[in-house]
Amino acid sequence: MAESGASGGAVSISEVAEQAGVSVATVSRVMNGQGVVKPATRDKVLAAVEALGYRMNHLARNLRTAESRMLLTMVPDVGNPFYAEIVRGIDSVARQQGYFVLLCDTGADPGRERSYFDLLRTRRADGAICLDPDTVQHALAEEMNGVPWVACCEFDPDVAVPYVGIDNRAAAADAVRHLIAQGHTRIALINTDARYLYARQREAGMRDALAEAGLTLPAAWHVTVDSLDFDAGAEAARQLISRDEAPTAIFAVSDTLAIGVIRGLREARLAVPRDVAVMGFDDIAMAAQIDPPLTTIAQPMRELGETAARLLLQRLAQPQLAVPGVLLPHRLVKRGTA
Amino acid sequence: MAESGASGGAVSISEVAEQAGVSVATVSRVMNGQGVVKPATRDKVLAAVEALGYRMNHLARNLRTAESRMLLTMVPDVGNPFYAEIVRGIDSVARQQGYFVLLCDTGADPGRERSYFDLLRTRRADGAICLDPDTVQHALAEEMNGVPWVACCEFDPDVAVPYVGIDNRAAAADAVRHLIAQGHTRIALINTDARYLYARQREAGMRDALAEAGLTLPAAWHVTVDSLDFDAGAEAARQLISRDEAPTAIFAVSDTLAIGVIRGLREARLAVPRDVAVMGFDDIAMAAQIDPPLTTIAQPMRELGETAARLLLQRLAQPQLAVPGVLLPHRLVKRGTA
DNA sequence: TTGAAAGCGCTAACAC
DNA sequence: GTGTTAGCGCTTTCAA
Repeated sequence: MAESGASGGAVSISEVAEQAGVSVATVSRVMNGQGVVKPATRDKVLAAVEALGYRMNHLARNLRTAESRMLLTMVPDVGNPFYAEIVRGIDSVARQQGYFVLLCDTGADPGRERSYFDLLRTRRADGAICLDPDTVQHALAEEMNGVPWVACCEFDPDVAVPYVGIDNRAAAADAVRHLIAQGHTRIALINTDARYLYARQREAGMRDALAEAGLTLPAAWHVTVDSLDFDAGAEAARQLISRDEAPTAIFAVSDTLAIGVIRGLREARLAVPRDVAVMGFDDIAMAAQIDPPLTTIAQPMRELGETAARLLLQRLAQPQLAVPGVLLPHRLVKRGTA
Repeated sequence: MAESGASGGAVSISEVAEQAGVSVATVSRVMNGQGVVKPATRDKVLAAVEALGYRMNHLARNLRTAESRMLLTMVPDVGNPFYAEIVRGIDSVARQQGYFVLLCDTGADPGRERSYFDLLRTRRADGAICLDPDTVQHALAEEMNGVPWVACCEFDPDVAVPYVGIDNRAAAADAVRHLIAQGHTRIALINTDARYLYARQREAGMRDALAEAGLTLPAAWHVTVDSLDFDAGAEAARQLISRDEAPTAIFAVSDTLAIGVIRGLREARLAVPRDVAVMGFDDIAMAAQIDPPLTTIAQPMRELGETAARLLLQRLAQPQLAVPGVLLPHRLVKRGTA
């Protein structure tokens, strides 16, 4: 129904007003449920809206109200299941509050990130949630000051921006303690890019746990990869097992890496966890599917996203209010690999 | 560096004009590189822009030009790696053409889809790419007629909308022929929701291949699941192996399902492919990581996305031009499970 | 080559 | 309760 006015182009508010025999102000009032309108008038307007198939032009409304009802979400990699789950969390609270989310893949590239951030200054988005490395956040923080944004997972404590994340250092320490409790003393680390806060923090946590047990992390057991994909993990595993003295356990800072590690090990005819134990981080859905299922640290991804969105919405509502940083709990999930 | 005007709020074009001692029209011209402006004037304007830190308000521009430079992408599930890869393809060509993509998770729910589609009619997006079930596309096609959109993966040949996809029927037939070539005669199907075109087509393809070999698909070997997640696959596998006469091979219409199947089989102490062979569909990155690696049909996900975006852009550029449907090639990837 | 002015479709004072 | 009107920040004729 209601497709009559579709001939020319979009129906505007004034056409509705004319059809209903009222002013545009009245139409606006009923469309927004604001102000008082006599029921009879309201019905006339609604009838006209229906008859013409009127849809409000939000571009115009937003120009007037100076808001776009769009929330920008910048992630380093939309294909990574870890981020995908966070995005879902963000989306659910945003939509519930009448916002749409504009999802952008930055590839952790400051240039791309800057161009997306520009959406805020050009009024196409009201606020942003940034999941990019804290180092790139830091670089942009100064010029982005004044625009409403929050940090998720990655955050720079020195930048006065609301954030939500987990205690990566404590979580990594828990992970490594678990390995140690299984009797391992030769534990390797596969880490990413030190541009990421989590990478630095998880390494620190690992060293904490190692130190408690009087252990160390020799350079030979410390490999750094520049991507989180499966192949990077497999390649790192190959390197590790070719060392003179090979580790008996590997802690990978992400599940995707850990899953690649397991494949690499398998291709080298090494059994997990018998020959080498593997510990991941994140607890993506896939972790429970592989054989043996991956032992890992679970992050509350959904809540991370929900909280980030709430923080941002709160900041938009009360820009001057100081919003606290929040740390959510992690959890060790013991499965078959360690 | 250009952060002076940041005090109050955004700098507007008229402030730039004043600062440069020219009219707003001139500022507009230099901002858009249109019309001829004397180099000296242009420099004055640019200097003012720089000094004030001016960023154009796209909301206003878009209201004027009646375009938003946003492309809506509706997917049934952003968390599914298959869609994630397609989205990347879309994003890459969109960004290259100066468009942003608004990614929306519909959950294959017509209501949600309708509300997103509304972004088009309210001018917050210029066009849409829809990956939802062809049946929900069909339901909406009538009321969405007139708005520019294209279909990706799922499409209804009866709806005159440009589309890109693969030949699901031929691909599924290839998959099943492979199983038959391995000597299997008791082949089960795990399918989704018949709302999806691909589900119906893949089943038809399977029946084609079966018929060629004088085989059939008994009801007992045909299970339908209502989600594509791992657990659904595992549960379906459990059902299948509890049949009086259990199948020796399983064709799952998606890799995620197939991976769940393998886990289900493993939990039941059945070896893959020795006890039962498994064939997936899609070739998501994860397929190569599991043990044994998944044999599957590869879809050109990236190209699917890129093509969809190009089709849409083309349609936006020339609305009246008839855009053809395009079918991309698939490929059988033989690995360890069949 | 540049400027003045008329809107794009809507909201929000302010009148009546 | 409802209407009039002045913009929101920009683009785009049309004149000069």
